Amino acid sequence: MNDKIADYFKALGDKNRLSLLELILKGENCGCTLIDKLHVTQPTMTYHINILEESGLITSKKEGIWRKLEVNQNSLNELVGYLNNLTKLEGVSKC
Amino acid sequence: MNDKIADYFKALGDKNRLSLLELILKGENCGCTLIDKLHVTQPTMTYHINILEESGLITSKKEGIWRKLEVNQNSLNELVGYLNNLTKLEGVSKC
DNA sequence: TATATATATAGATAAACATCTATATGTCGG
DNA sequence: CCGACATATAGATGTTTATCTATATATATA
Repeated sequence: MNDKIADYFKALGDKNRLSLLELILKGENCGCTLIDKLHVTQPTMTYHINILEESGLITSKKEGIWRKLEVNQNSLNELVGYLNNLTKLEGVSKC
Repeated sequence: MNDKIADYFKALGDKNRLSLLELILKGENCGCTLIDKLHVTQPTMTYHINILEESGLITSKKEGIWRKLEVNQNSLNELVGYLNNLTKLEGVSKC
């Protein structure tokens, strides 16, 4: 049950992938332009994108020559919801 | 700048530590009772508690024979805040 | 002081991770 | 069909992680 949530956390527990998620949220949806910003090689880029996608935090689909990246807002909401519930265990509301 | 946040995520990116945090939030504050619930050995327990503490998500202090564990609510809030900000990048408010 | 209890440390180990280079695949435009 | 571009795959490699066993340390109590 916590497995899925732990996977989200694990996926974000890497500086590169965290930056990646931020950039995709900001509208960068092509791996090709992201390579330069993260200072990694193209295969490393693919590696990190795959981990984010396997966790469910992002989705991707081939569009012609490139792979279009999108954040899965549902997963992100699930993560935020989990954390908000956690804090409620102490009776402290965040919203 | 993202390093600290990534450390939070990394610390929570493990099923055992995620359960650990939940249990501490619920009031379990002694490693000794947590060992049975996580089905790990005592040194492994210490290992995970240390990682949580080094990340800043929990604190601990020696009280006589035992190590009293507490969640650092500030760090938790910081994490929730980060995620809420993230979602705002898309103009989607969660609260 | 001897014992029991909670924790810490040291050392070993197998598996997972992050990264690279080299090469292959697929797709578009000319 | 060819070249350019984006991505994928294979394979190697050093590092980190999670876990254990064995042992040490510290503290409260009989």
